[in-house]
Amino acid sequence: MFKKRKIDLKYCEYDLTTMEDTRGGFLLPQEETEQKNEQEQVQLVEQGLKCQHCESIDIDVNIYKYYKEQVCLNCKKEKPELYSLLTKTECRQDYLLTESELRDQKKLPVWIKPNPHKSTYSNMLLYLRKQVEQFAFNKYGSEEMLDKEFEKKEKIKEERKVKKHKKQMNELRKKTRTTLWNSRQLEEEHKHDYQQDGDILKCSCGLSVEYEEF
Amino acid sequence: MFKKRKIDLKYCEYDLTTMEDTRGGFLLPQEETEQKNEQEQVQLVEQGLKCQHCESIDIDVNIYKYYKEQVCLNCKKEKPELYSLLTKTECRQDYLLTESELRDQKKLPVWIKPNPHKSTYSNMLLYLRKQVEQFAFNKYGSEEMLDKEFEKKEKIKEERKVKKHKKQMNELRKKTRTTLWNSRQLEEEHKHDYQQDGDILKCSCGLSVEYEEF
DNA sequence: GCTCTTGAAGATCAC
DNA sequence: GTGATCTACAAGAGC
Ligand SMILES: [Zn+2]
Ligand SMILES: [Zn+2]
Repeated sequence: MFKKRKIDLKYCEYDLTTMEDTRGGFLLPQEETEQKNEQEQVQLVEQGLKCQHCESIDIDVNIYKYYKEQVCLNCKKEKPELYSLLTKTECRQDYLLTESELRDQKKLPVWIKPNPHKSTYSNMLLYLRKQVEQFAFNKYGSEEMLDKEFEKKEKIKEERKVKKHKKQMNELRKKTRTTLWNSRQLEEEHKHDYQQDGDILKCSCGLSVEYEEF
Repeated sequence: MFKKRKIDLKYCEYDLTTMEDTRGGFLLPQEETEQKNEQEQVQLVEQGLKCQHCESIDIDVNIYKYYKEQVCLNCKKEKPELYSLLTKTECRQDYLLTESELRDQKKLPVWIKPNPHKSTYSNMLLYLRKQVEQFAFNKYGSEEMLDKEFEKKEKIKEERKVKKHKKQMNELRKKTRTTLWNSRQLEEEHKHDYQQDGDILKCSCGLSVEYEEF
């Protein structure tokens, strides 16, 4: 019915560590990054870090660097339900997290990247599904509770649309009615039925005038 | 469970027409009003207005004057589910009408009276239950739909309370945790893990500093 | 009892 | 994809 929390690998970065390239000399910015990643990879191996699922030492540099999760490249690919990345907007929409929860890096680590749509747009904020789910399930009590909330919000959203439509229809009808009413005013004069409200006199026709004490 | 749309005669004005008094001369403000009402009552009789329920000519002056409903004093008392008056606040709470709907006198006639709680407070706005119900039932589709909406809002209100409580508990826990964390900082220095976001460098500890290009 | 202020939440749109 | 802006709505304090 609706695309809810679908696992999507759009923003899982290309696996840089499989690329073959070790030449020195001048490097383009991206190549610099690759080299840096490679260095960090070596460091992680030297630290003796192992994947929490399969004990491989082929730790994913970025997942460890930004989210402090030890997982190998293989397990990362095998378990997108844990290690795929979500944009901030997706976190809001799919996991019903708020702006302030997402803003606080102490609650949820974030990987800040240039916006892929246009480089001049605001940076893209990426979160790790595993951490987002843990946070959201805890916030709503359980996955089932989150699902309930989600469906409820969908309903509300739909109702709002219907309501808005209905209101617009009424506005329109009112306008035509008002036009008719105005033309009738030309024939029979309207008698104002003022009521005092503070310093204002109000008529049911909508007119209100200031009240002067004598 | 909750006091919903209970019929309440708090603001049904005292029945002025049964009071015996016809003396002339100087009148106190309230007595003036009574006399005026009496004159208007006579006028209504002369116009040949009759109660829409029992054909009596003993029309309630104020109900006719402010709400344009022809009803006798007796029927008014007999049918509080139609002719009792509601304050604006009650209309909002019991019939889920909005500020803007209630403000517009063309939608719902209103009788403006001094505030009974304190004369310096804002005027009290009284609406006729019959008209309010018609408007609200129409707005929500039916009385049953309105009831549904009402219960839904009650639930939401309750949930908000729970949520607020839970949040406050979390805030408290966080504070104690932060205090512990801060004391640990005295022992082992925190290494900032800055990420660039626009012209700002942000660390996951919350610190952010401006970025200077070199 | 009413209104004003404040705040969280949804929808839109330019970047 | 994001953040700023606008809107409607709810809760609280003061009048
Ligand atoms: Zn592994
Ligand atoms: Zn009658």
